[in-house]
Amino acid sequence: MSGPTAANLVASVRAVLPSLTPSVRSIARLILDDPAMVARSTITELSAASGASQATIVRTARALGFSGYSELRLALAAASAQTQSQRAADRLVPGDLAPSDPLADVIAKVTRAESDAIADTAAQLAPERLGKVVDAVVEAKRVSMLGVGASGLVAADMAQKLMRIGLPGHPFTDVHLALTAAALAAPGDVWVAVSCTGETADVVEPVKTARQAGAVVVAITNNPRSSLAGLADHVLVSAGRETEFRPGALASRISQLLIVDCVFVGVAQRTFTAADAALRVTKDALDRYSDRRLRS
Amino acid sequence: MSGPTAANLVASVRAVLPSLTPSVRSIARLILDDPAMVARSTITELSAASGASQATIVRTARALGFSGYSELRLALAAASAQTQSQRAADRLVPGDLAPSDPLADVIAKVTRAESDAIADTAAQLAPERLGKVVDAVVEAKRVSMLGVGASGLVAADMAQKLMRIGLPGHPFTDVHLALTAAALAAPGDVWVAVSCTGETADVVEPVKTARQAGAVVVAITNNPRSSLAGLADHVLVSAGRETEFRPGALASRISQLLIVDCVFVGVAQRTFTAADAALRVTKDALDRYSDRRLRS
DNA sequence: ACCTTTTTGGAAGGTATTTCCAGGGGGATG
DNA sequence: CATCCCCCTGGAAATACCTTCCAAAAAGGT
Repeated sequence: MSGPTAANLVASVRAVLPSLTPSVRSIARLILDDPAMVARSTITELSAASGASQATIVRTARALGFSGYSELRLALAAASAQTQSQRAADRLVPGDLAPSDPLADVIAKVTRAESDAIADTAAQLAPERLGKVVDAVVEAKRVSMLGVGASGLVAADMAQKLMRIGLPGHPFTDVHLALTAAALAAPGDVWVAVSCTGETADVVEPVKTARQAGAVVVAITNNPRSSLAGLADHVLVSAGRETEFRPGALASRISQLLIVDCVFVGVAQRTFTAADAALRVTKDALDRYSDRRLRS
Repeated sequence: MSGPTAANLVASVRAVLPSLTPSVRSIARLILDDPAMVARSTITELSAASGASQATIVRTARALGFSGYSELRLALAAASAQTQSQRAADRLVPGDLAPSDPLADVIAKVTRAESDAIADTAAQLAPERLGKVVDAVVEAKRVSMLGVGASGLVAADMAQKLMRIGLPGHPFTDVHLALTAAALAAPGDVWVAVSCTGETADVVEPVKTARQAGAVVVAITNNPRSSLAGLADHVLVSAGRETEFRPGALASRISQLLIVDCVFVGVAQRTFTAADAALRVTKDALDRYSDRRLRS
């Protein structure tokens, strides 16, 4: 039934863009370029304007999570009204980074990209879905994090945070170790896999293994249609727009961290007494360590 | 053709209300009472729900200044989305996290904290100062990153990024290794030290050593008055408000990453040809690796 | 080069919207 | 008080729009 709501529509269109077929993608691009124009068009007009058949347009609407073009059009009208009202507020320069931009522009654009990524991700993050992930982590016997490259740092970050509230887990950044651990997974284990594309073989393979062994799998990825998302029990989607000088990669990592932070806070809440005590204890330990160091 | 726009729709409906015929007015009332519901309904459903004929509904739309029901419905969707977004914005409490907050609030507050942190940091980030850091990194013979705990991940992140554009450096997260390397530092080396408090002994000590050995020191810290900041040649200040349930720690890490990203993009720009080529080469290597993996 | 799978456009079918028309009620006038 | 006129209203036909189905074309693998 009803797909993405107005707030996150543009972001989620961007998210599924890579997984679309060419002609469907061309329609999706049109939607991204000028949502208001599409909202004003009937399917017949849009078909004429884009050169694609009406059937293809209906497929696009379906791919975006709507029941048909009518629904998409309504959502688009809502979305464009919303963004229009926001446009006035921030007329900051959007756009890509050029090699010749002065540093002030670099700061502005990177900031903008990361800020947008956070907003988009938050808009897409359904509390119910987050709740299920929190439940899974809280009830897990063991939690393992998995990610390679830049995503490895996100996995490590989550592991650090969980450790601070007394839920130790291991962050795997190495296929071989991960596969070994995954093979030994048992029901009650949770694996949190981080991959921007959702297709990184070094992440997907251990996840398959862990799943077969009975573990619950949580995916944090930009691509909700990816192999990783398909394998996972719970999927949390991070947003990030690809741009020329690749602040895309920068932004998507920030998105992933936001998700990790939300999961962390959720888990900390659920286990409040224990978590609060653990935070205090760990902080004290660090403070005492610092004192000793400073005195010496 | 197009009648009242989203902004003044409700007001103008109210204005023409007295001049409408009874059955038309009953439809207009429905619109005022629950615009969102009307936006969701087809003319058939609305007719059934209100008891009025479809023709009457079309007349209502005309009376309100639209060309027909379709247009009215679109405008209604837009209008209700706008008011909804306004409600959401108003309800965005800036406060702290309480252990009892529902997950939706957790998301809102964490998002808000991180978003603010990014904005604050960007505002404090002077382009000239950033420029000096970029210069130092570009001209460095070697770049070493240093950070322990959560800041260690930031250091690792920076190292990863620099490596991708062909400027390998080592991220130290261990006092002993760091001290060893720092003792062997030479003029022309750059040390980037990350510490939220700026007082972490495990970071300050190696920095002292590196300085004595002639290295240029860059500090990324929340506290511009800290020991670390005092020791450094260049200080980049990250922002992050401390709040009760400690999303402060979350936010300050995001700030640090923003700074790293800006430095990275700045360096990449300055070494554009080399950096671009390096990014391409590293990406190709990863792609070829993925292909091999997928095929097997 | 052939076969399978996926993607696409065309046309039929169904639903929603619009237009047209006739019935009905209220008020004014003779 | 009766009659006429005008406007309101609902039903049904006509139209436009959206959706579904099927076959052709293209892509990818063997």
